[in-house]
Amino acid sequence: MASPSPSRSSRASYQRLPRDERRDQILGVARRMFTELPYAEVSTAAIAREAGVQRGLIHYYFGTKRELFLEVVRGLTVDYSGQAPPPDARLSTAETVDLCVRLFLDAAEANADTWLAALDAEGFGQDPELRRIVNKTRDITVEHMLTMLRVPDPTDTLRAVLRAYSGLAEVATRQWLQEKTLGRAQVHTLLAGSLLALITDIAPAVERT
Amino acid sequence: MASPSPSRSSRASYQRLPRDERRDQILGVARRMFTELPYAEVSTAAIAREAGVQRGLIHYYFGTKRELFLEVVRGLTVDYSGQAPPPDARLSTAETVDLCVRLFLDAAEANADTWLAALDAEGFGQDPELRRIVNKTRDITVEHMLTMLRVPDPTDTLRAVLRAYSGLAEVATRQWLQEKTLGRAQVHTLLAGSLLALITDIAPAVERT
DNA sequence: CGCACTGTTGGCGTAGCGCCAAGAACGTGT
DNA sequence: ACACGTTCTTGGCGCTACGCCAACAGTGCG
Repeated sequence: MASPSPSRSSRASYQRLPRDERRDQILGVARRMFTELPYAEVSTAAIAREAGVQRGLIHYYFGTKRELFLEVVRGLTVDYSGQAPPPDARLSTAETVDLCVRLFLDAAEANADTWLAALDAEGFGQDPELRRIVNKTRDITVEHMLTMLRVPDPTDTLRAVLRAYSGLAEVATRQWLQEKTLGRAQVHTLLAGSLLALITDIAPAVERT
Repeated sequence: MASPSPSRSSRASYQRLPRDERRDQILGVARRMFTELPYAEVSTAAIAREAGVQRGLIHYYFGTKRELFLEVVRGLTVDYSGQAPPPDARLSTAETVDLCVRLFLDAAEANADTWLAALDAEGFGQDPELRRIVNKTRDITVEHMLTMLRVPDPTDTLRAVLRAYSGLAEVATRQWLQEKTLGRAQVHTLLAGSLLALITDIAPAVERT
């Protein structure tokens, strides 16, 4: 929209940017569009138009539309697993669970749009690469929980149980942020209660099975 | 693959079928292909080829490729919510929960492919129609559970909690059928224990929140 | 036996993506 | 200052796939 601003003499026919800068710019536009519309309804032409570049440039940076999309998803799924609070040995299990849930909900609330978009990207057909990304993210969350809860020697079974729990957490969060059928406090009660029951009672029972 | 079998005199250039028959045939082929490959990698041409018809016929019956896909998803998501066993007043809550989980797992195991495909179809971008279908299916499952458990007057909050539970069930089932990190008995313990805890303790607590 | 009805074909128009060669801005050495 | 090589950017070609539609063919009815 802005004029080319040719502060120098010759009027440049296009503006040349350093590699990372242009890349990030395109990625930002793509991110916004992919979180607003379904994959098929976002054309590379539209992305290029909004970014003010030619379509071919997208291929130059990302190869294919799908790879661009995957890059966007990768960006979406790393945000809310970054800051790990230090585990506190003085807290009881119930208190730790409560803290864990609060942090989780804080993160979800802070960037609700991104959160929901990331969940929606999940299950895009049978795409193995996409599944890998989502699983990896879920595993990071699980490890995160294990650390906070100071579980001595987590078994693979416990990890699987917690992965299932993350499924509960995702749908519950959606009930809150999207469907509005639950309030934040209610989701908190639900998630904290479930997690506590899982860790203290159910997971041990599953281990014994 | 079979020869046109022109039992009558004139060799027919194509075989004409009654509306529903042809429709179901195409739907069957589409169903198989969509459960094997991601949406974008299934072309209408491929579906038509495998069904032994011209591509245009698909449009005649279903309008667009997306509508065909949605029709397939609708078909996938009604199967395992059909047969509702009669609620038995003599069973305790724990026993009923156990039965409920067993039936669920039976259904999932019986058609594992279909089940997983249905879950994968979920979250296909932001498609509102697809989201509606999935939500509706989930709601049917929830009502199903409510009936079996003979809950007197289910509140919307309880429904939301059970919807979240279905998220847990989905991921847990996938841990069993797909990732193989849990056995059937373990998933059973997990789902039964969680559902019981949710109904007896957690859901009431959420109601009070 | 002709006639309307509808399942079915085959092809046209178009949109979108992958790719590539030429061109333009920029840094560098001379 | 000027040529040169590098890297970013453009513009367009080719192909695939989808939506659409007019014509055709099989089928039942009067």
